Amino acid sequence: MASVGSNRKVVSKQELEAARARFVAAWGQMGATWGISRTMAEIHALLYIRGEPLNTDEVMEELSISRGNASMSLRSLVEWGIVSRVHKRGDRKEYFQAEQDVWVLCRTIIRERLRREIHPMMASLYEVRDMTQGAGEQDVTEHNKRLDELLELVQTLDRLGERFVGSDGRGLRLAASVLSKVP
Amino acid sequence: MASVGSNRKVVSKQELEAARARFVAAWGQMGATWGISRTMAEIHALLYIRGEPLNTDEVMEELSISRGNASMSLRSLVEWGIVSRVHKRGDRKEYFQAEQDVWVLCRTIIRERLRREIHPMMASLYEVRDMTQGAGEQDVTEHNKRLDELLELVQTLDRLGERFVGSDGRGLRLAASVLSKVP
DNA sequence: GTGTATTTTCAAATATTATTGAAAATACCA
DNA sequence: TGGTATTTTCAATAATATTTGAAAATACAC
Repeated sequence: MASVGSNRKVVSKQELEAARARFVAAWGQMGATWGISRTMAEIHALLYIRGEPLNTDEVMEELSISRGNASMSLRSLVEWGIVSRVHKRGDRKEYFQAEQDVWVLCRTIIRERLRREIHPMMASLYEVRDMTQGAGEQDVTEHNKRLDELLELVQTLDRLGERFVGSDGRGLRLAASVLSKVP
Repeated sequence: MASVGSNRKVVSKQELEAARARFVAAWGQMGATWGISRTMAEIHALLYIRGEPLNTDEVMEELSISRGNASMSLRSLVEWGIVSRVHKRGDRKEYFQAEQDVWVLCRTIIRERLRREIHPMMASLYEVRDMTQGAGEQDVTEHNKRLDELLELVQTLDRLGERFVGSDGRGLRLAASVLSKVP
């Protein structure tokens, strides 16, 4: 048999760069269709795939974006909790690194979307329901039924999300167990 | 005890209208933060909460939107599979009605998002992975590891979605069973 | 404190997306 | 077939979201 280690593919710096760029583009595209700005998703992708902390200038350079844009987008990512600031001793610049555990990333995103979007929407739906609750007219009764069914769906999804997000790594085990049953 | 049926709240036509309008606004708002246009979500909300088929003119009137906008948005909703065209005999106008089963609605949305957004993105990620696979350099190996972990996450979510969407009403039972365990 | 590096802010510019409205196309009837 | 109702299309417009760039603010060293 030939030696095992010798026929490994060689990937040049340029090729690695190209792969990174394609990944950044794909992830940015995806973010754009899910309600976050393309740039934010691209910055996140860049920080994730590079693995190491980058400073604002490096992000600006890599993605050809302005300082203001980089600053605001990085702040947003930090507020979402999926990027954190890190300091390097001997360097006055601020560095940013992306969460490297993809399950933590996923849980964080779900937790934030529940908190920012789902819960306020549920509050609105409850308010709407209160506007007509208890009335006996035929059309109002049917209206209420439709609202209640939607609310029940949203509640279930919310509880699923909370369950998934729930502390420790149970979210992962949960998903795995769900997938293992009757495959 | 007082009679049970007599103290029902009375809800006027105006109040029902107001509740509908608030629902439409809330649902439209929600859609906007999840990557579908506000108008599309509002039309869907209107059709859902009204429960009965409406024609283009009624939709235009209720939401104060142009004929072109109504036409295109309704077409999109039909393409998504959450609104269907219905014909009323003796009426040349075309009517539209929203899916009334919220679980069918939910499954349809998930199915479409998997098909339109997640699967193409997964294809891109596989392509990116192929660009550097098998290389032995330290930085490339780490890059590949990050990509693979992300791919594994996306695959799991995809399988969860497919499972949820899977024919018959198992999605519902699945969610309920997940929630019933260790509450 | 001063001076310099770095970050943040935000009004203005740009790019993107959504909407209109009217012409063209289509559907239907007699 | 012609005539009318209805729907669709799409270039032009409007509305929205994003991005820039430079001034202001902040942080830090000395």
